[in-house]
Amino acid sequence: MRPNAEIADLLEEYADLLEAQGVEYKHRTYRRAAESIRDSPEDIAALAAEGPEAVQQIQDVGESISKKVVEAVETGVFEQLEEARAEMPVEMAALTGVEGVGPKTVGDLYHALDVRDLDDLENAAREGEIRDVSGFGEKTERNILEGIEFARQSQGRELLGDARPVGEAALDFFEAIPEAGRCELAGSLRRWKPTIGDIDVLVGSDDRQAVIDAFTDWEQADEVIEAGTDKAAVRSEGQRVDLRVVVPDEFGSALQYFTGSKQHNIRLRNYAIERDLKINEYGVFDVSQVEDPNSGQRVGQRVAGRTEDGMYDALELPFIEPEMREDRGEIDAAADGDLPDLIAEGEVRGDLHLHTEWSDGEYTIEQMAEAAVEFGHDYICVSDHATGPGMVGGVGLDDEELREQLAEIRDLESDLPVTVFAGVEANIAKDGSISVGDDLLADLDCVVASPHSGLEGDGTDRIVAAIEHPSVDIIGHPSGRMIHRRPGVELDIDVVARAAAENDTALEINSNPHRLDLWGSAVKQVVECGATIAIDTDAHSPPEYEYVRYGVHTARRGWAQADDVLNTRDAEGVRDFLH
DNA sequence: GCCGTTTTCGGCCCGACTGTTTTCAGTCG
Repeated sequence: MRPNAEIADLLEEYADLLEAQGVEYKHRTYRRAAESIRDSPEDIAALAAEGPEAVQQIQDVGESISKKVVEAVETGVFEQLEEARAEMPVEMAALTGVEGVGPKTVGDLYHALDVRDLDDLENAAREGEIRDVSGFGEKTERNILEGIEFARQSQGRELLGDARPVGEAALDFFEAIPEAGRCELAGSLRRWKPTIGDIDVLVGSDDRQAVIDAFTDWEQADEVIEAGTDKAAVRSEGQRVDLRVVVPDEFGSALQYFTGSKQHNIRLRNYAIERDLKINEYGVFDVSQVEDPNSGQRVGQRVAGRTEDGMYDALELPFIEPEMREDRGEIDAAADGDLPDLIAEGEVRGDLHLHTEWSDGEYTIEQMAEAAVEFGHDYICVSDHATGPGMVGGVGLDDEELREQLAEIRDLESDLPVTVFAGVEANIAKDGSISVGDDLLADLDCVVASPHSGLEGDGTDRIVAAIEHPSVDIIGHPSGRMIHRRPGVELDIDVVARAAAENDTALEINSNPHRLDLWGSAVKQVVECGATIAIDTDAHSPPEYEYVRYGVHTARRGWAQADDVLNTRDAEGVRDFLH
């Protein structure tokens, strides 16, 4: 975890404990300070090393909190937090992770029933003790029990690949409702973040009640969490789907607002204020003639709100694609007319990383080739695993078997419906060496090299060594991360990207939803260094070709244009690139 | 506890929703 996040977590825990003890106001300050530190580009450990005054540069951090931050950086905790923990020894993060349970509830249940952790909470609910606590009832007790179960199994965020299909099913459902006007996904799902907190759907309608009513009857809704006049939430396939219904006139502003990110919207709001405009979920308002722009949500002359395009237009900005709204300079780029023309779904013409039954795939070379044609690809690269570090259970092919496979591909070539490059996915050992003989590598059309084991610590030198190998064309899943399972090796992306640019080696965006490796911010650095990206699926079966869209949108999160991506070229263009 | 002034103390984002407490507190986004 980034040191900023660790410090922010401590301050938030302290804020929760203060609030649980009924302390007013102070906890809000700690929470604001925690957010500022979490979002600050400054390294909090470096600031702390300079002393409390340096830490106070950060918004909402004053004399008192800055001292606690310095102490926390040096010792891992601060005194007042330890005292608060001693006074109320509860597992705050775990308990507040349960839906509907906040700091006050934790405090109440600790005092009344000595609830300290999730097990205590579950027991108290099962024994029917919670309903007897003042302010609680049977309904709350039941909700807590259900919340515990969900918190335990889901650990928070869902994979993009799991959330997207549910979100799209919800979208299809709303589009078929006569009372529903425009429907869009919003939030991190619309920005295609690798993990999603909950699924946000926005609908514009003049008959909001009809849309809400239809939603709570949605056949894919397993449970209705809440339902009011403007919004509702259900659980579908274990995921929370949040619906918000707005009048058609405010659809564009609501869509802009609920798409986020929060940081993008904050920057956009300030950009508006500088121009005597006010932007919020209800529209863009000209407040140049208004004495107090903060006197209400809809004060001033409304100049936009019906469409999202119009929102940006009112600020004299071109439309900014949702994937770019992460406060990584997109508003400045838009103002300067420097927005990239992002790569689009459908521009990827082939897949350069996939597996067949020769290694751990389930289908033959012919079957994968035929499925590729059906999918719309012009070419594929058969890149079965080579034996070597990380390939257990005899999955990988040795050099002799790879020679056999190469011969078979050459043999089949003329009968196959697409261009098939003969390749391999070789392993990059801890010292950066490649697990396949150099002469064989030189004979293959396309060499993908990937890390599969020893995925700890800094991997920069290891990956750079592989990039510099004369036969390596693509670095597959460069970090080796698996989302929710392991972080992968640490990489200095700038160093890796510069080496890749110098050696004409492509860096992969592995489109598998469990990987998405590289990811948006890394892709942006790679593109800025002038290196080439390859968007591959690592498919082990035909349906996995579909993953490519997750790769394309990840590339868009990294501001990549079609020219930056190797496999937007035709087969001959790819062949020219390969070593 | 921090901020921003009204410059040394008053105010702190807010609207929607739920469940329970008949008038509101806690949670969430």
